[in-house]
Amino acid sequence: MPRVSRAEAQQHRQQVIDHTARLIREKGADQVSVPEAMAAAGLTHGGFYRHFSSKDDLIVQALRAAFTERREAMDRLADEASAHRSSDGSGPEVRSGRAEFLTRYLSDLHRDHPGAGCAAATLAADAARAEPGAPIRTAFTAGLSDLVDGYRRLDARAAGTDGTGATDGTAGTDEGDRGTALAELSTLVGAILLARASEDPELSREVLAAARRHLDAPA
Amino acid sequence: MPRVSRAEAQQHRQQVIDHTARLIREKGADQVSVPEAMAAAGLTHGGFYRHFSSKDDLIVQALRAAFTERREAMDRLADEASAHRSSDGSGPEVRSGRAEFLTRYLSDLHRDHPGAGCAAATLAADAARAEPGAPIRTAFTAGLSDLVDGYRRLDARAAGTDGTGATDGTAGTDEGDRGTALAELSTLVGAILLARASEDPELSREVLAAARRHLDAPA
DNA sequence: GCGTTTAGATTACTACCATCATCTAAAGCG
DNA sequence: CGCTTTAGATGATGGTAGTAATCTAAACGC
Repeated sequence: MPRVSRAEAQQHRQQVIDHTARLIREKGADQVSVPEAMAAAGLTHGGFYRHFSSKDDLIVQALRAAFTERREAMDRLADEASAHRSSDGSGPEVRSGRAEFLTRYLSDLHRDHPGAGCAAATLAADAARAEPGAPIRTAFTAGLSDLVDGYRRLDARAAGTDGTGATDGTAGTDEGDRGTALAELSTLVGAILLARASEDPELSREVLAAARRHLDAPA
Repeated sequence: MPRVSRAEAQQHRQQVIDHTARLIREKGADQVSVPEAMAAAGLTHGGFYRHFSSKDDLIVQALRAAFTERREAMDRLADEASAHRSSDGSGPEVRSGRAEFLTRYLSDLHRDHPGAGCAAATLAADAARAEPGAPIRTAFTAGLSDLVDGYRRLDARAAGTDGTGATDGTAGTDEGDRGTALAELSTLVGAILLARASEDPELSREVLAAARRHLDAPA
């Protein structure tokens, strides 16, 4: 049935993006077809080019949506942690945002549901394979930088800054923080990927536990 | 021109596997077609099923070849390091196998040549996306275990064992070594992936340097 | 040497892909 | 209300994929 209200059309478009954001994380950026993405939103492939200029266009928008979604979850965690801190006020917060984030990131739930998980982990290989300058690479890079900022805001171990003023990436804090965030994110991404790829459940569990221990240790 | 000597045929077969081992690391396991793999070895797609039972069969064999190649490089490094140690004999070896491995793994050269690089990094996502029990997953898991053993053998920081007796994975050393190896390999895999996916060369360099610093720190 | 085997080329088949042209009927707007 | 716009369905096109049948000539076994 053709022609739907503008609001409905916009909603359909968003649904296509959201379902694609899940599909590319589950199956890979190149493994999602236009008919499949449209069908996931309950549509046929016909109207696709009224919404997106190309398949790559959709993929990039879905990638951005996936990163945004995760960054928002991180910010929610950071806000909760700092809220607890100010309301409680006594010494170090009981549960830092970072610790909670590590627990969730390295959880069985995250491992077993890549479609709702970290796009940096699921799509790094796809971005890496794209040729230099490809939209998916620039989008991935932007998303990664965003995650790094979110992680630094989450990390309560550094000097008592609230982190809100450090989103520009250069000013506000020293380089050491950023390096630590990059290294620790690398560990997280590698661990969740290897855990997912391990057929042996014991090895899979072991990888997640080892990463957690490793990230808890240095201080 | 049909019919080639048995030796030539076997050589052709090996060339197909070797080129495919490179191609899947460069483009992803699902992005290499049968015609492409055969053409890379200078053949047409016609004779493919005389050599391989299916496309998946080739992919699995190529995956195994990639892991084997890397494990052998690690062993060569370990042998060189222990040779230096025994010939020199004075205190800690000047250049541990682990340090040299980290330098090479996190190098620009490795980042810029995924086709000759670590299969655990390039193909983790592909293995993770395969359904449980798929041959590519079991092959990846075996390859990963092999790398872990190789890494532990490389790591000279542990108690003065030569590591040669610990390839079975359970006996010989305690679990702590294995956990450290898993966590550090996670960091390496994550770092090289994020470095490759980063469009910004500065960020890319930063990721590799941060991982190196992170792995040098704890001791 | 000759008959059998077989590596590889050619060709074909089915299926799916991205993209586009066309059609429809309802939404939007006067 | 009537005209124009347009979201979405249908269908076509050109391309490529995996797999398989057929063909060929050279290597192999006797």
